[in-house]
Amino acid sequence: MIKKEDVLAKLPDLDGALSPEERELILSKMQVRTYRKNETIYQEGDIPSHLLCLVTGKVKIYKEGVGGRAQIVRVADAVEYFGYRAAFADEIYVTAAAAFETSVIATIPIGLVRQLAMRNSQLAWFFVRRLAWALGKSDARTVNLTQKHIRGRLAESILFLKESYGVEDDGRTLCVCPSREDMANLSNMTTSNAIRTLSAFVQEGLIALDGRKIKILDEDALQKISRMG
Amino acid sequence: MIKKEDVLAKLPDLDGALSPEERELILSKMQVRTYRKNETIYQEGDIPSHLLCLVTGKVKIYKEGVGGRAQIVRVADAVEYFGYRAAFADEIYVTAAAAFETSVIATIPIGLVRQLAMRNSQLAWFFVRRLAWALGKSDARTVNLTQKHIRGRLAESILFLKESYGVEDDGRTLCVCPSREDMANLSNMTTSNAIRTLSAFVQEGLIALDGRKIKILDEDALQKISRMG
DNA sequence: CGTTTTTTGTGTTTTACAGCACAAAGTTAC
DNA sequence: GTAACTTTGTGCTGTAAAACACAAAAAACG
Repeated sequence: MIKKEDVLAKLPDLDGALSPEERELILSKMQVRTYRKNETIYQEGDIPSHLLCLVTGKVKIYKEGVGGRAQIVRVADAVEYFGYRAAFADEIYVTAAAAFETSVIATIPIGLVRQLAMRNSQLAWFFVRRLAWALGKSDARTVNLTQKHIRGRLAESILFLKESYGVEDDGRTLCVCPSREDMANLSNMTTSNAIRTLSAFVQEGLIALDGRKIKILDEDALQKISRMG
Repeated sequence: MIKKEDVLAKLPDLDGALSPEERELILSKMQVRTYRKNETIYQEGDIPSHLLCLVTGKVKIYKEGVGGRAQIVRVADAVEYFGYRAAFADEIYVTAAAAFETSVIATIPIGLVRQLAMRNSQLAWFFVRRLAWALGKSDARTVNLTQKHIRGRLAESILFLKESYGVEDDGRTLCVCPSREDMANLSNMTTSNAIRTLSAFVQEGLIALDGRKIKILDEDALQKISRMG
């Protein structure tokens, strides 16, 4: 059983924005839940009710597009807040979220967060910074996904996963093990093409594959392919 | 000559966040400049130094992609703040901005804005809401541009321009007159294909063209094409 | 344990769209 | 007014990547 106190200890301190009383208040309202691999956390159209904090695990945020094809627009790594964008914009969720792997998530009523942020400018500024950062990434992603060719997009996704989730002790194997379909949904291509292009990268000695494990062998070359499109 | 006082009167009041003293301070530091049609306002790589407020005119925010092809990621209409994302994320600009048409822009040193926002939670919250809204739009845009077919993307751009800039008194003619290249850069396609597909829409009675003026004749059909991809 | 379902992998076909070439119309410059 | 340049418009060709089809391997399940 996960204790809420243990979770709170792990929470990023929101730039030290919270007073002891505010921390106490949040703790009293916080709930914790575990999601299994591939379990949905929220769906497009849901009404956002909580600020979510990924305590352990990995999460993908995606959008269903034309013909049921999903596009992963963002990912979250522990320990990180997510799921607040829609609430702050007074919208329903326009994305969905699911667990890449077993994940523990703490939830805080979004109304409480909004209340605190309206009075605590440091807290509000924490979200300004995070949103501004995410918007820049999203803009870059739009152009990368639309203008690069298939090899460039896949190379970019591999580097994106390295940047987002890091690598194991060997310094080259990605910490995350996405299915081929996940790779396709990251890279805006069909699963067949993700498989094919991954194979091509193996042939060319850029990466090594062991099931879903991806080991980066020639990062410079991947960077180059990603840049060239 | 444009008087600063006249401009300040027009500024959106940032959700009424500013005290009289804060308004006064901003006024004293504010500068006003006019940009001609297609003039660059800031470029990718520039260091953001000011919060920009579009007082009159229309602005496109875009990103140069592979092979010099530009993608318009956002637009601004009067009266609206823009150009703050990079500064708030502590980044250099990753986009560029240019005037669609002659535009008057007020500038406020971004350091001052940040200073005020760090203390004034209402001001910070104003930016939280705007950034959250923009991020949702950007995510939606990513999927629309990547997954829809060429007709769907162009239909969407036409509707996007209507939503962003509105229509003239006839209720159907777009207020903005983008070049064919602009239409292509909005819709992620080549200029040739933008021209071709616009012609097709005219043939099908969906729109009417008069030079760069676009009149929407069958909005429902455009919506349908946009949705279907 | 064998059966069913999902995921991975590969070959083939089809097509949407970029890329090019070039003409006409419109705009700017001198 | 005419020359130079830009924007718009159209046809043709090539190709990147989707769509489809199916086999093999792996995982889930009763």
